[in-house]
Amino acid sequence: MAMPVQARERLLAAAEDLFYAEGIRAVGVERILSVSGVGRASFYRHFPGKDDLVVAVLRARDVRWRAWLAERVEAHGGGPLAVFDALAERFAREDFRGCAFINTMVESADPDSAAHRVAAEHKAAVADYVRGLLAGDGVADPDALARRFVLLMDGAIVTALRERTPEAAGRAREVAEALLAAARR
Amino acid sequence: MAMPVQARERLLAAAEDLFYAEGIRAVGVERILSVSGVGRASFYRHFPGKDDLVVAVLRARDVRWRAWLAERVEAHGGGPLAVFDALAERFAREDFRGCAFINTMVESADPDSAAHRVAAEHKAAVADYVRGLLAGDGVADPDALARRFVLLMDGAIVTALRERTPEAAGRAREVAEALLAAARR
DNA sequence: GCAGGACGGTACTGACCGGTTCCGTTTGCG
DNA sequence: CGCAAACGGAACCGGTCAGTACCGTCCTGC
Repeated sequence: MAMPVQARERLLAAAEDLFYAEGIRAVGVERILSVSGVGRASFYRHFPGKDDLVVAVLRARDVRWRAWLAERVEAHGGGPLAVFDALAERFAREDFRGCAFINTMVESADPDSAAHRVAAEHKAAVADYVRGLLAGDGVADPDALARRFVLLMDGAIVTALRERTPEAAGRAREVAEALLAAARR
Repeated sequence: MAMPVQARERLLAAAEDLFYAEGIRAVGVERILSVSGVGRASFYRHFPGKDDLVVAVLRARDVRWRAWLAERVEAHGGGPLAVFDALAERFAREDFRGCAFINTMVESADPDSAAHRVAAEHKAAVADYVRGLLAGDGVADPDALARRFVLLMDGAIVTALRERTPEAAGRAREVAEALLAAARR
């Protein structure tokens, strides 16, 4: 009974969950197949190899994650500081295990690997989005401030992963508030 | 010809380099043996298994890293902000590949694993050290400020790994300067 | 109703993993 | 000198890895 839903979509969904929860290298193709219910041959019909699946997963996650961020920022008032409120929501989730893209850069040591590059692009896109928020807020140098905001976001993510509590988001937000107030003065 | 230097020391040195450069999971026991020149049997005479070697490597690195930090902070004037000058030195090194302990927490997904716990303890020890620097500087709430400093340090490390430039250290230092000035006011 | 494409299941390959065992040699110490 | 501990090297184990090949089946469109 071949299922109506495309095997490709199930592969991406299962792989994303497993990669995030346990790490890319820790998850074998076998696991992805059994969780997704996709046959081995079908997998290699859709993807040349595991590496390509990894890239596809990251690209999809990048798009979805940024859409989620924009939606949550809007729900929290739309200001630049709302990114930290959105992060706090993420940190509180039971399955939170850091940033999938940071994790990917750590795991794929080679900075020239495709996975590493996709992860770097994601962070650049997030920085772009934050810069837009700051520019809309009328700060003097939105570019420089955005870089500091992203540094605070990454610091909060790593800290939350270590402390296993959403508190780090508030800590980063307070620092960002001070930066924002100083930039507006 | 059994070498005079203990096999254990060579194993720790080789494993530390390889783990940091390529990741713990990516490095097999075979590689560690060939690089260190230690025989397979000798390895298992010194360590029950690879996991125990990992823990021993992390413990040794923790001690050495914090000693290095204290030394560099002293060389940079001994103030709390000097931690970011020390980080800048690290980031500029060609073999820089982030924080070994953050990387370990990312790689060993299970937060109850021994490696994960050692990594968390390292960060706590660093926070303690920073707190001491801040207390010596006479700030009002050294504990809260130390937590923010460590968040900035971790953010800078991740950012430096991504951007492949030491610039993030200066960025974090500027933010820390503002926090310190506000705390002293 | 029939053909073709997408599919799941299984068996297999060669490479590598962590770990065990045995053996011959070297070294330091009494 | 002689012995015991520490050592390096190599063969080997079961398990898992990514990737390939083949087969029978289901669903769709004609």
